[in-house]
Amino acid sequence: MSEMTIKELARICGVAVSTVSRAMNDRSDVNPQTRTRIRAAAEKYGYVPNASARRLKIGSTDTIAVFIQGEFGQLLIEVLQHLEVAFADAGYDVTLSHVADTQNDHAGLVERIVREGKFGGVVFLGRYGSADREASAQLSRRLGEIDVPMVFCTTPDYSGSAAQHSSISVDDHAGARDLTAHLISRGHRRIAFVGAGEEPDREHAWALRLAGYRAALQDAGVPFDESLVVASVVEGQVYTMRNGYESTQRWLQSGRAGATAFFAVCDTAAIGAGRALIEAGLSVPADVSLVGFDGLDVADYYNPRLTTIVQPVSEIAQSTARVLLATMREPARAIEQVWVRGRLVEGASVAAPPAS
Amino acid sequence: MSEMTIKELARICGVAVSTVSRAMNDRSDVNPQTRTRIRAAAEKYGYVPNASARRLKIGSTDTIAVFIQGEFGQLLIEVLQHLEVAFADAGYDVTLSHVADTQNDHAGLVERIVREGKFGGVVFLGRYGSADREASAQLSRRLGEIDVPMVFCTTPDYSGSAAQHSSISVDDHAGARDLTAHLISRGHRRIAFVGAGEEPDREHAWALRLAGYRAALQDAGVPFDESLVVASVVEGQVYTMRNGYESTQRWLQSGRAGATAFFAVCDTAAIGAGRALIEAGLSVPADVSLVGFDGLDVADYYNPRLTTIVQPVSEIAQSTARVLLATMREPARAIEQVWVRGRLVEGASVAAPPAS
DNA sequence: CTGAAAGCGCTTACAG
DNA sequence: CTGAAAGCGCTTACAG
Repeated sequence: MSEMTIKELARICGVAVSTVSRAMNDRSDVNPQTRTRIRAAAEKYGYVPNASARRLKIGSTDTIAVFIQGEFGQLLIEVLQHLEVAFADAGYDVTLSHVADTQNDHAGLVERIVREGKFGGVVFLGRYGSADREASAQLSRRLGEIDVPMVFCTTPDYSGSAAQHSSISVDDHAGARDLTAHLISRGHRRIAFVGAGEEPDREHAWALRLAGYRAALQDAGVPFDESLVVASVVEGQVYTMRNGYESTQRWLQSGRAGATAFFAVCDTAAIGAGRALIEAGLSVPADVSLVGFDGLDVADYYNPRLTTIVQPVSEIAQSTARVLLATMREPARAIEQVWVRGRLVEGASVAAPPAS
Repeated sequence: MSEMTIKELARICGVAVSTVSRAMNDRSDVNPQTRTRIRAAAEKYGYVPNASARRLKIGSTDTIAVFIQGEFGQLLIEVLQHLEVAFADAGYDVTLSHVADTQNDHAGLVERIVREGKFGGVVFLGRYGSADREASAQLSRRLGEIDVPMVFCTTPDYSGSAAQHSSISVDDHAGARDLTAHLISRGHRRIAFVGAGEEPDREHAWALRLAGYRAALQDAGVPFDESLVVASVVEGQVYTMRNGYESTQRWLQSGRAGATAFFAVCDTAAIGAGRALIEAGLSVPADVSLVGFDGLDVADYYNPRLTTIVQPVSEIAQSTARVLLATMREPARAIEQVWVRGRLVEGASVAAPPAS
């Protein structure tokens, strides 16, 4: 079944191609009857306008591109689903590109797709850029030169002091501070932080959460102990169960014990850490407390239920859509950095430290 | 920064547009020096060929479209990531469209995108179609009329007796049979199956797994007991923790006890079921055994480690790429139904039934 | 309200 | 190896 063109449909309907075009695009300047007749014929013969030709003429499209780079977990999926709804409500399609971190020159690839694509707007979801801070900032600047509205979602703009783009994130710092304060209020003083990355990159979620943890310690007058920071051992996969597990395991094996609570960088890492604790013969929360971050389903169904910070994914997605759509309407619009406050939800994974 | 066109670049380089086109497309019939010079200029001025114009001329593309409809969990993400690698190796980009089940006329939407898209090939990942069996079969037939190679991945073709498309799945039936046989070998006779859907649709994963479960019972001479089938209570979300939890909870509350083991339709449902069991005061595996299906990370890190069937996601993705690429080369190629055998992995969630 | 015509930015025979 | 020209299928002023 070969594809039908506007020309053939025009001939069938006995009208000009311009009339078909108008009918298909719901222009007001078509006779309603003509419009109905043409659309019926389109339906009958399975005519679908060629999107490439349309795009070539129009120059831009009703499509929002969402880029996810590297790690791609449940949290991003949930945000993505809310983004789809929010943009659909505004009449936009959403297309997703996942670019593997391992892909050669992934930064160049992203840039190429954005330039080629003629998208109405672009969302960068999750982290982007490379581990190299300067390279990331450079990518951000290069993206800024492309004439397409874009926002960063669940990640701040890494371009440094002079932000190039709007961004919407959970308030990692405040959430981590709340969570740590919660542990302190239960009597904990020796709290390990699981999943610190290695790059000196202040804007990563783990770094912001680590900073919030330190702020809470300071608030309470608890001295910060470097030896309680559990470094990530699985490269490029900070936010995974495997990293939570292997990092905690290595830390425990190196004899650095003495923590009464573990704050993992995210829920999945917490579950991994939980396995390492169990294998070390420790019971949660009787022997040690454990908290995560993100508020995924898995935190709620894990045994024991995980105390965590729930990210307001729907709100994050809606803000993202709002800011991007506003930027599309008004490209000169000011950059906006939105930080959405997460909500502490208590599970059953925190208890007072054992009397010992 | 306005976008540069082939015409401008040609003028800058002092050559014809056709020469630029040849240089950018790596044709053999260009002077290597000219080619180098043009590509350097393209790099310098940030020239990127307009994908829409290119597509309009070429008629098809180096892009594979992956469609995910409805539920979109960790398993599909893993398969997706492997698909991206497999297609990238063959020189194809991958673009993902997620179509919500709730979206109005999602079947029509999919059809429209496929027709419009001029994709090199299409992968349907996860289930597709609607709960209505006949509607699904009809969609499959309509898709078959579109002149684009397509395959179904992790789902069979629903079009009924005369399959229209190739498909690659784990062998749900065999896996469920193995898993059930495993439980029987540990002494279980009263095994509940958690997560049966409501549609009379034999090809759904849950239905195939339920059939495998029944086959194993029959193999062992254990009578099938309808009251041990735990129906899904969360509509349209069979494979979620929430459905595993609520379905099991409702089943337990309705007084239908007596099961010594629970076979959940997938790992996430198993974790949900696990919470319902815990809340009912039952301990896994001391009081009841619990198994899942899929082999997600979460099964491995759950407490207790979940016995499950691990889907060979890499193999499934590679077969999918192989079959689709072959179909693209040879459109008249025969339909192929591939069933990949999963691997039973023992965790710590199965024990002999309590002596009682 | 409708039609004839130009042109979006490419690729590809065709001619040299 | 290179260039001039046609044309992919649309949309949109422009003229009626």
